[in-house]
Amino acid sequence: MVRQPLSKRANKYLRKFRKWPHSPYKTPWHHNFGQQQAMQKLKQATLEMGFSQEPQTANLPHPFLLSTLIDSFKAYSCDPTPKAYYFVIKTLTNTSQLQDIPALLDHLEHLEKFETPESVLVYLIRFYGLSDKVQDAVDLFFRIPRFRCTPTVCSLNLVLSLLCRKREYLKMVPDILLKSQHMNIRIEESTFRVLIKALCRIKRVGYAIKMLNCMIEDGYGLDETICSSIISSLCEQDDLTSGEAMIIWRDMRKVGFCPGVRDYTNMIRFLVKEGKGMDALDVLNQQKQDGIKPDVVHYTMVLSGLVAEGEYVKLDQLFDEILVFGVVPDVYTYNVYINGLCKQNNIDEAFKIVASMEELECKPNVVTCNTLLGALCLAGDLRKAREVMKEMGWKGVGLNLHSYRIMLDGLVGKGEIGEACFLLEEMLEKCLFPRSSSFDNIIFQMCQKGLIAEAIELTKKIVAKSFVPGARTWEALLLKSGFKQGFSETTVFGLLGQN
DNA sequence: ATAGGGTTAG
Repeated sequence: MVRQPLSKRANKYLRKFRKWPHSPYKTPWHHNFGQQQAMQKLKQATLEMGFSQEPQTANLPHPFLLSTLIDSFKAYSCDPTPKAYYFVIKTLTNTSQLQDIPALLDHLEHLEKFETPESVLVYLIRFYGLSDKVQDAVDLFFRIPRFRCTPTVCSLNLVLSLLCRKREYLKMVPDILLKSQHMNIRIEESTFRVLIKALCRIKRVGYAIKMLNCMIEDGYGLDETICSSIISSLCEQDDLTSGEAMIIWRDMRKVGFCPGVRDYTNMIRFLVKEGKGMDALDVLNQQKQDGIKPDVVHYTMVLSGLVAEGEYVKLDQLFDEILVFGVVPDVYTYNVYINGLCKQNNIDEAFKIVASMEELECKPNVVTCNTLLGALCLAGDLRKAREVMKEMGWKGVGLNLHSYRIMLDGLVGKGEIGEACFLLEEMLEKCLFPRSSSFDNIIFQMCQKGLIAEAIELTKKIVAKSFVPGARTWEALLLKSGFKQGFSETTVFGLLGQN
């Protein structure tokens, strides 16, 4: 590992690299010296008492650190510094000695004279908020002025962001905003940013958008990161429809939002997921106009959206465009396109694409094969489907659950019960279960053919694997076995008993 | 600078 030179890593607030020396005129040097000595004493005493700065190491009860603080400073006859309080507060929080904090705060409030730095209180507010003591955090926020400290937007933003972490606290936000006005805290753009991002995080996009509009009305400049947050959460929620999302997208662009790649990706993904392939295509075209070159992923998503909408002409155009623009399609892209061809029942063309994939050294995968298998089974071409399955074997494309289910349904659909049972055995060995409707279908067909004993055997086997057959299985078994005396009670109810 | 983002299945 290459280390950076110390000077580059250095924090300029560390004494060694401090830009400005402590101002000598405020405190006489000896007073300052005394305070430093007292601080040393405090730190030393803290260590000796077994406090450690490492969190969660102290579990013994400790003497009250506040007295140590006071004693240390008394010994050098000087006043405790804010720094000393900060040190004690940090020690207490790091060692989970929270019970001592209220007394310390009371002392700080009533017996000290100095202006408490906001950062000290901010530290404690954040600590409370993050350790699920939100009410304590809020109380401390309101109490800030009593520590002779003028709260700024920093504290406000912190409290707001803490409240926004959980829905249950969200209702406190308006009250805090109102009261903060009485505390003379000026709301800033950053406050809006905190609130909007928090709303986005908890997927209240509607409110986030309203707030964005307020910001715009109040004359704040458009913040791109806020827009991006809104777009991103817009795309994750399901309260707003894709139509509403499109309107919001358009309005944002109207007021000058320039989406980035991420925004385009999110938007396209959302539209495709909502079945709006043509809208996704629109957005893709905007992206090109904005000079952001779509990559394979963008194209692949839009292609799949077009397949879903059955827009095959657009599909072909876009697939051609990919090649023209020099974007290299990958398995995902080909799979989507092949799926499109299969949906059009153009299986021959699909196989041609597979062949060209192999020429281009883009190896077909399970998804490719499953797509072909599905199309072949649907077309009733079991011969070819079997071939594809065999090929998967030698090409090292492992069959997955879906491959088996597709093939099983293909066989059952064609009434190939013997072969279906054979495949089912193979599945059960691998602990891959059929869809229950497929199993029901097999049993139903077996019963139709009078293979009742076999049907019961198979049901037993699958029930033993704690698979629950559907109603149709039981119905088929009961109806058929009812013809043979005693079968229904002894066998079928026996099966039921196993579960 | 890099990874991850995207595909099939009634």
